[in-house]
Amino acid sequence: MMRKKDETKKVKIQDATAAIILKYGAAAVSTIKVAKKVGISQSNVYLYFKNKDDLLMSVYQRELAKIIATGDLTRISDATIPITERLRLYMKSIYDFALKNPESLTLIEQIKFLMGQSETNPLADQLNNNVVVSLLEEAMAANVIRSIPVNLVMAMVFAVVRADAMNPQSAGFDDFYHLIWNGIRATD
Amino acid sequence: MMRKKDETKKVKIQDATAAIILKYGAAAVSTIKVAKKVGISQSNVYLYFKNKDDLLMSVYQRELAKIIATGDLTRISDATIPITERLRLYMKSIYDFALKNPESLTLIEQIKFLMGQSETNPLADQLNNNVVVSLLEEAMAANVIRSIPVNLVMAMVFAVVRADAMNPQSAGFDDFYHLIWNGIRATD
Amino acid sequence: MMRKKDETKKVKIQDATAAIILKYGAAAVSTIKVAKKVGISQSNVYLYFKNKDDLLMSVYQRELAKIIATGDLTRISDATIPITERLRLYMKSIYDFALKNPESLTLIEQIKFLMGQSETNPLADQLNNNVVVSLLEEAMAANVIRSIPVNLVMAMVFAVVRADAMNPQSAGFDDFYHLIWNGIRATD
Amino acid sequence: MMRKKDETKKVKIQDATAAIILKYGAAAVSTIKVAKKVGISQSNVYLYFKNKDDLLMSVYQRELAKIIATGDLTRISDATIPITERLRLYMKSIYDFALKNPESLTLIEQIKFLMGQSETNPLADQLNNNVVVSLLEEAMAANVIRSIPVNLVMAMVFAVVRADAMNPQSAGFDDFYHLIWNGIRATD
DNA sequence: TATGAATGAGTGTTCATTCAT
DNA sequence: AATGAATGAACACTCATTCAT
Repeated sequence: MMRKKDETKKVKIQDATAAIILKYGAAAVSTIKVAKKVGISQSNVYLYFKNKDDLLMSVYQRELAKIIATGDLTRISDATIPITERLRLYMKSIYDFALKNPESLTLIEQIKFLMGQSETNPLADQLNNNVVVSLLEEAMAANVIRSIPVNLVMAMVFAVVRADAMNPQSAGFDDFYHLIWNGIRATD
Repeated sequence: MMRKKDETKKVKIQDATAAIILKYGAAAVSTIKVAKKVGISQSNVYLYFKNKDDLLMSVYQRELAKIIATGDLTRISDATIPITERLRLYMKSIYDFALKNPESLTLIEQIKFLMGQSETNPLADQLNNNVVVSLLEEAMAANVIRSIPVNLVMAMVFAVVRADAMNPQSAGFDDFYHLIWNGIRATD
Repeated sequence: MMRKKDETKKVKIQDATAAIILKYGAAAVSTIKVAKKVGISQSNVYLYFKNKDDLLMSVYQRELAKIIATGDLTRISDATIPITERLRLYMKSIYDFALKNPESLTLIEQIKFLMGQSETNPLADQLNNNVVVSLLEEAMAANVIRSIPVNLVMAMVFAVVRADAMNPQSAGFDDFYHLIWNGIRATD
Repeated sequence: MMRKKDETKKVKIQDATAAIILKYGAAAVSTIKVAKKVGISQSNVYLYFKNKDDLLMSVYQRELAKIIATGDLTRISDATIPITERLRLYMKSIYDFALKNPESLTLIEQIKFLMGQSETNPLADQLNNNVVVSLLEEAMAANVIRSIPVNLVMAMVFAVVRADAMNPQSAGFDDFYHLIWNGIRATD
């Protein structure tokens, strides 16, 4: 009960932070503005977050969690499904997520940008998700896709999906999939 | 290599700015830090640049100019050369540049990002260069590459090249080219 | 007399501002100097005032309120009192106030002047008080005083009272009243 | 010849200063802006004026000189002319000047405001002109006007003339004269 | 749990003034 | 006579963070 109240407030603070980022960019976030937006006192923020960095990181993690929650991870790592199918599944889930949650992508990008430079960069990019990395490595081993650095593939997927989601009219999943798949598939 | 005696003060300031961006990110740039790095007084910066924005823009333009200078634009728009060849040329020049000047890419990305948030965004993205856009559109019209939003293609090229250049060991141009080309080429 | 222990911080800041204006003029007011005078940190000023303008305006309003509080406005607009009597009342209250609070006049004049130049001039001159304007207009309509632009009359009253108050030895109310009254009264 | 050139430049600087004051107020004057307006280098200003204060003072004096030059001083102090006539002459010349040179009044007021506070106030107000003071004192001695502090009279004259000149439609000299004259004349 | 008060450091920017050329 | 370069001080304002209550 007491717990519930806290969580609400914490979430409100995160929401306000996210709203500011989306509207003015991550560099515009300040505890003052956040507090004002939530309607609490500035110092109150420090009850829920150790730092401004802590706050930003939490928002970052929250969005990341959304992505991970979206993908049907069980099926992606289900060995009984053919690997090409699973690759398609992976891309479909990313694509769907991006179209439905373009703001998540923006938030992640923004916060990454701002914190990326901080000398103490505690940003373990969980996008480089074990599941996905394993999937790609498995596909390469099976010679289903060409042997390319995994991060290259992921950068491509991410960049294209972002460009597509940000565009007023998206290109459609098939176009997206074609672009990626034909780029990485093993040519016989 | 850098910082020769005969460098003019303006260049020194730009260099210092670039160095800060590369080390701590564009958000960390401040006239104070720049001045301190150059060893001049803060107000001196305003003798050479109207604004902090002006300073950042000038660094941005400087890097952009390097890219443009690198690419063999005349050949890319030379109609006597087959279009597939010209596409390859375009990608080769981007690839080569990225490998040789990975910092340029970072600088451009950083400054673009930072100024992108500014409400008055005077950033005419000259990367979305007429030449390149024309090339891609021509290729689509000729059904050499698939009909995809131009910005999607460019986002992909840029992302992949960046990911590659940032990697300690690059994948090599052929892998890069293959990735892009097979993604966008028209399938018969 | 001033600066009692129980004065709230806000008042202390206003007092310091007023003191600076009186000693060095409104143009010399800076948040730094004010803070130093009060013995607080500069940023503390912004806890009590949104702006430097806000601070100045508040000092202005404070003095204005003193004037308004002094004048017996109810009697000045009391129609049962003969109009010549009410004109005399008006001038008496201004005169008395000026003699007792010469600093108020200086403060008002100074701040008015300074903010008058600011492009965003939020100065609704409440001295050009409806009550007084109405009184003068009524007197003109009744042909008790000559028909002259109201602002001319008020400028005259204000200038003379100020000159008198600033003088080491004042001329006395009767002289002041005579000067004004014979100037503006309708001649038969 | 060489001299001529200098004088031109000096005047140009004064003109630019005056223009800035009239447009943005005396507080907005800076050697930078002045120099830019004239089209010379900032440091050049210091060849013609010791200080910024010196510059402002010189503009002030220039306007003051205009006023003095306007009044027909010889006639005002000509004992063969009746004193009431000379008082009228004095007021007429002030009135005419104000109507023709409202900017002069503004300049004087502005600079006086700005420099008035400076601790070292070298402002010997030459408006308190011997001639005028003598005239008023003579008139008082002759019981032509009432015995009032001279500075009170002058403040009144100046305030009214200024209010009138600043007004879009002036009240006319007769109204002005009446206002003053009936205020100060000796009543029998 | 929550707040109000406080602050020191930092930000971009302007300015008067000096000096070597 | 004129300039370009330079600077230190000042300015308004914002911010992250702390602390006593």
